[in-house]
Amino acid sequence: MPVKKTSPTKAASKKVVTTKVAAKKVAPKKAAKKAPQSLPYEEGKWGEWFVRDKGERRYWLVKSEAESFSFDDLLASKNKTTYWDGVRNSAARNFLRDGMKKGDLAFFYHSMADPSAVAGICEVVREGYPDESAFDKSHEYYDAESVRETPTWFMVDVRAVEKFKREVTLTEIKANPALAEMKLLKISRLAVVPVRKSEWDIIIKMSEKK
DNA sequence: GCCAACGTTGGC
DNA sequence: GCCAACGTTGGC
Repeated sequence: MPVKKTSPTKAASKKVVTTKVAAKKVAPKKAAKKAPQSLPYEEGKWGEWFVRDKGERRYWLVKSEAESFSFDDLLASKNKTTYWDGVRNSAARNFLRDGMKKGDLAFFYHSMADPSAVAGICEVVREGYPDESAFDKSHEYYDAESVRETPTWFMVDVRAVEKFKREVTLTEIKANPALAEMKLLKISRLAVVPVRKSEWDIIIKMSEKK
């Protein structure tokens, strides 16, 4: 499910909403069919990660196999922006669809790499919208279950903000007791996981340290 | 609705 | 290649 840029699906949208008006809240969809699980989420499970104060910025970590799509590839993309398609896990989907908001920041993590590590920072520039690759029969990520009226899979657009001077490896993260509760470590197989502000700050510091 | 079997991710 | 930690599926 790591993002693999193999398809000519629509390039990242460069549309920038300039209006100051708060983004429209996702309208409660009438149960036309059966939309995938959505807000509100269960307390104690993932629920807390979807709640935020007004104007609060939240933090995430998104994974990509370095071989398929690295942070350098993101930097080389048009507007340093790409769409994060191909996620086919419901928990990760929920973060993409309902959790990540414009202006949120995310670590760009190289998985299945040597070493696996956080490579840089990106920003959410477009909030969750249907993952086109799921509708495309010829696409590697095609999913017959996902239909346009009630899409199963979603993606966001992210733009590169900064490449770390120094990667922060998974080994280092594991070695830091202050990071022991990171979702990255707790649930390794999720392609998108939330990050606490305190964890974010620590990793930023680690990336600056020689 | 329960739960065992199976599939997937990703670290090691 | 192995294993842990899930999510999904399907029999009942």
